[in-house]
Amino acid sequence: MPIDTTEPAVIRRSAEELLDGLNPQQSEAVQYSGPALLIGAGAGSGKTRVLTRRIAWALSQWNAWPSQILAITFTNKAAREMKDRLETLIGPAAQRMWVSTFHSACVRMLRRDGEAVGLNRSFTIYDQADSIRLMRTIEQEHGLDPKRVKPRDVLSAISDCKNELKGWRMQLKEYAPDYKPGQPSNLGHLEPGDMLNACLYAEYQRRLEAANSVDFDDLIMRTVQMLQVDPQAAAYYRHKFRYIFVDEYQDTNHAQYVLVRELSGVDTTSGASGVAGAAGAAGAAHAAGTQYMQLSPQPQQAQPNWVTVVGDSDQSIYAFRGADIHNILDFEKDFPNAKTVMLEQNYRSTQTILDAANAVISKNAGRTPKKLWTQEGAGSPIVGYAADDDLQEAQWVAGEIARLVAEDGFTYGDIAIMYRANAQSRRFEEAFINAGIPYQLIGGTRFYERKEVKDSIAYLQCITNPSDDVSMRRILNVPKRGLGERAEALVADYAQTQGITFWQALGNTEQIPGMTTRMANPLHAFRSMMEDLIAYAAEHDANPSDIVAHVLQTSGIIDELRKAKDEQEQGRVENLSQLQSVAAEYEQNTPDSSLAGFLESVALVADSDQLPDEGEQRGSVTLMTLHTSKGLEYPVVFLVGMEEGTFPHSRAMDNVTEMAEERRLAYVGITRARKRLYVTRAGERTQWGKAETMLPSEFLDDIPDKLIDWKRKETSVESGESEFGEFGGFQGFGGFGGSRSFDGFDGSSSRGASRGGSHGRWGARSGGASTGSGGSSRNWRDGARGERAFGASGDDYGFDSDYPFDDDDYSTFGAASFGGSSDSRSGSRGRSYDGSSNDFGSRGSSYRSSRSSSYGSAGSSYGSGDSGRRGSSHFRYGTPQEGSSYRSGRSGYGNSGSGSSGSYGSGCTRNGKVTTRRVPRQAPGTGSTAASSGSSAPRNGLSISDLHVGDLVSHDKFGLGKIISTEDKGDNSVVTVDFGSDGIKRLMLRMAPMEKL
DNA sequence: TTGTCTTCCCTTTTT
DNA sequence: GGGAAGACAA
Repeated sequence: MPIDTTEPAVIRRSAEELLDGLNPQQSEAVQYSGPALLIGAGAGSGKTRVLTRRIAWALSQWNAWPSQILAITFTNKAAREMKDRLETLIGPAAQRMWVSTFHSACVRMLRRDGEAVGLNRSFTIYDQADSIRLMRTIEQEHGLDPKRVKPRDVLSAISDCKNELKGWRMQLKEYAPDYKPGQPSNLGHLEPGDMLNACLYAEYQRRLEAANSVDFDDLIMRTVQMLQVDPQAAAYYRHKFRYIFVDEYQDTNHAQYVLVRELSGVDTTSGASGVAGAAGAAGAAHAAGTQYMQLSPQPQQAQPNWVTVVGDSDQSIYAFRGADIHNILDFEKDFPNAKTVMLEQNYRSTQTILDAANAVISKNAGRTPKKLWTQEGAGSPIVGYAADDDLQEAQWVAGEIARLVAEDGFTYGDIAIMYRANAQSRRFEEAFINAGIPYQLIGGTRFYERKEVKDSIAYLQCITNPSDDVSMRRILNVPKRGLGERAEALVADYAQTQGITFWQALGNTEQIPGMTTRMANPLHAFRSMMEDLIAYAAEHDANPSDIVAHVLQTSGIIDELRKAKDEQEQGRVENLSQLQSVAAEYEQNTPDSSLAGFLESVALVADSDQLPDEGEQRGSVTLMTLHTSKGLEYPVVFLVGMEEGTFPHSRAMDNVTEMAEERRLAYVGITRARKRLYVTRAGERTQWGKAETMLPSEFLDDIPDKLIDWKRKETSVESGESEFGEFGGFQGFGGFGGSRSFDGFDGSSSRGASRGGSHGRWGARSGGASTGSGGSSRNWRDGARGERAFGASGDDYGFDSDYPFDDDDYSTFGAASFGGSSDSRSGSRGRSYDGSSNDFGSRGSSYRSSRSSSYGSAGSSYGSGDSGRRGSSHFRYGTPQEGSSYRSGRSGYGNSGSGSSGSYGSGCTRNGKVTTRRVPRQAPGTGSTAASSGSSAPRNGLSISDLHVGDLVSHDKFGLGKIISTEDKGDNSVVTVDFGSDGIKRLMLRMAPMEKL
C-alpha cells in the first residue's frame, strides 16, 4: 500500500484507493477540481462515502492540510461518524479537521472571537425552554398576558427573523420605529403581530445580551455578524478553511447560507469578479427582501475557498425551521463556476422500495426530475396492514417483528419503526414491552429537558456565567429556600431599575426597597453559597464531573429529592447521577475539558445523538420520528400511522407547500428501508384521550397497488366485517341523516373539532362512552379492545375464524409475546426516564436516556414480572375496576373489562385465565355499549358515479359545500369537498351524512 | 409561601 | 390522557 507521509500522521491514499469501488458519477464527484461543487445525492446513493473520499482526496491529491478542512454536518452523530470514517482513511490527523455541526462550529468561532459582537467567552446557550421562560418574564414586565400572546409564537417569529439575518434594530425600524427598548413600557394594548413582535424581539435580545447568552439561532446569526464586523476574524477563518464541505445542504437556512458564503470568501475575493458579479446578483436576488448585513468590504485573499455541498432537494424536511430549499436549487447561480454531479444509483434499497419512493415523490410539483434506481432485484413486496385502531396497529407490528426475528432471520436491531410525531411512540412501547421486544426510543421527552436535570444545569450555567439571569432566577428557590415570587420580584425590579444583573442585585440586598430580614437572610445564604460554588468550580474547571457532584450536594438538590418518598423522586435522583456520569464521560473524551465545554456539549445535543454509532451493537428495535430517521437506514422499516391527519399531519394538509414537505418526508421514510418495508394505518386513533376515525393516507394511494401486499386492506369498519356488525350496531343509525347526534360522523380527515367519527357514533348510542364516564369508561373500552386483538393468552386466542390475521401471523406472535405475566409492574411514571440503568460507561450512551440503554439488554426479560418500575400508563388497563378480578391474569392487555355490545364481548379473567365469551350488551359501571358500523353500513344513497367536481352538496355538519375532487375506490370512494369556512374535507362517501343538491 | 386543585393546551417535525 | 401553569386555600 503506497503510503506517503509528507505531513506527519496523515496517511496519503493513492488515487486508486480513493476511487476504488466507485461508480463513474461518484468518482467524478470525488475528483472534481474547482471552486464550487454540488453533489446531488439521492437517498442511499453513497454520499457519505463520496464526501469522505473527497476530503481524503483533497489531502492526498491537492496537498491540503487537515486544519484547512471545514466539514459541516447537521447532527453531532453525523459529525462523529464522518470523523471516524476519515480517521480510518487518513489516520489520526483527522482530529485536526473541523468536522462538526453548524452550531458547534459557530460556538467554537464565537468563543474565540465573539468579543467583536459583545460576547464574553463564557456565554451560555439558551435552549427553547430558557427562551420561553425569558420571553414570559419580558411579557409580564410589559403588561402582556402570556396566554394571549404566546411566548412560543413570538419566539418563532423572532427565530424566523434570525434565520434570515434580520436584526432587532432592523425590525424595530420597520415595524415600531417609536419604540424605545430597555425602558419600562406597557405593551398590553398591542395586538399580536409584527409591531409587537418587533418590540419583544428588541427586549428579548437586549436581555440576552445583558445575560451574556445566546439562543440557538443566535449562534449562526452572531457568527455571521462577527465575520462581517471583525475583518481580522473574517480573514483568519477565510484563510484557514480552504476547503469547505456542507452536508444536507438542502436543510440550510438563509443564515447558514450566508455563513458558508462568508467563509468561502466568494464575495470578497478577486475570483469573485466577472461571473461572480452575476452570481452575486443572483445571491442578492435570492435573498430578496431579507436585507442581510453589509458584506465585508475588502478581499482578503486571491481565490475563494472551495466549497462542496451535498444534498438532495427531495429530502428537504426542515422548512419549518427556516430551511430554504432554494439554497440548493440555486447553488449554481449563487456560486460562480459551480459544477453539479448527480448521484442516482441507489445502493441501499430494493427496486420495489425505490419504485414506491419515486411514485410518492414524483407527485411533487416543481422538482428536478430524478429517479433512483438500483442493480438489486425487486425484492419483497411492501407489506401493508390496516388495523382497526392504534392499539391493534402496534400489536400487529409487534407480532410481525416477532415473526421477522423468529422466521426470517432478522435481528431486532435490523428493525426500525418510524412515525410522524413523537406522541405515536407510546402505543408501540406498550406493545413491545408486552411482547418482550427490546426497543430503543429516540427522542421524545429529552433527558436534558427534565426538570431536575435542567435545574442542575442552571446551577452550572450560573457558575460559569453569573450574568445569566434566567438560570439564576430559576434556581433561586430550588431546592425550596422560602424564596418565593415576592422575593424574586423585589430583586428583579431592583436589578431592572439599576441596570444591573440579578446576581449583582443579590449582592446589594440591603439597598433593595421593601426588603425584609425574612427574605434577606435566605438571599444572603444563596448568594454566598453560589460564591462558594463559583470558587470551587474555578479550582476544578477541568473536572466537570467533580463540579456536578459538588453542586448537587451543596445546593441541596439531591437531599431534597432523596427525602421524598415516592418513586418518581427517586427516579429523579438517578437522572442526576446519570448527569454526573455524562460529565465524567465528557471529561474522559475531551482533552481540554472545562465546565463551559461540558455545558456546550450538553446544550447542543440532538435526539439523533442518542442513536448508537456505527458498529455499536444494536440489539433492539429503534423507534423514532421520520425527521430523526434522515440519514439512517435499516433492513426493515415500519412506516406507521399512514393516515390522513397523522401523516400527512393535519396541520400541513391545507397548505400546498407544507404538503410538499410532508411528501418529501414520506420519501425520506420509504427510502430508509433496505430490504423490507411495511406501511400500516389505523382506522381509528386515540389522540388527546379521544378516538378519531382516520382515513388512509393519500401517500398510500400514491404507491402503486402492485407493490403492496396488503395483509389486511381494510379495517373492520371499512370492510363491514366488524365483529359488532351482527348486533346491528347501526340501530343507532336509524336517526341517520336527521339526527344531529351523529355529530362528526363524516369520516373527515382531520382538523380539530371537525374530526370525529365512530366515536361520535358510539357516543351517541352510549351516552358518551368516549368522554362521558371518564376513567372507567376508558378502561373498559381499552380493555375490550385489547381483548379483541389478543383475545386470551397462549392457547386460547379467542379469535373467530374470520379474524383478519393470517394464521401465520399470530402463531409466532402469541408464543413470543405473551408468555409472562406482567402484573407486578407498578409503574407510575409513564414515559419518564426512570433511570434504572447504570449503563453509563460506554460511548454513545451518554446522551441516551436510561430507558433506552437499559432496554438494550433487557431482551426477553420484559414480560416477566421482575422488570421493576418500568411501567407505563398502559398498565393501568389491567388495573382492577369495579371489583372484577382483573389482574390475576396475564399481561395488561389480556385483561378486559367485561361487556361490550358486540359478539366478541369480553374476556373475563377467571383463575388467571382469560376467556372469551359473548355477553349481554351492558357494560358494568359504564352503561356504555359499543357499536360500530357493520356490513350494513348506512347508505346515503350516493354513488361516486353520480358525483362530479363542481357539484354542490349539503352536509349535516358542515353545511353547503362544493366537490373539488372524487376518488372512485368502490365501497371506499372518497370525495373532497370545500365547505368554505369549515375548510376542505375528505369524506368517505358511504359514511358521509350528505346529500347532493 | 407552599401545597393542592383546576384549567388549559397539547402534538408536528429540531439544531 | 397528561403535564404545566395558574388559582385558590391553609
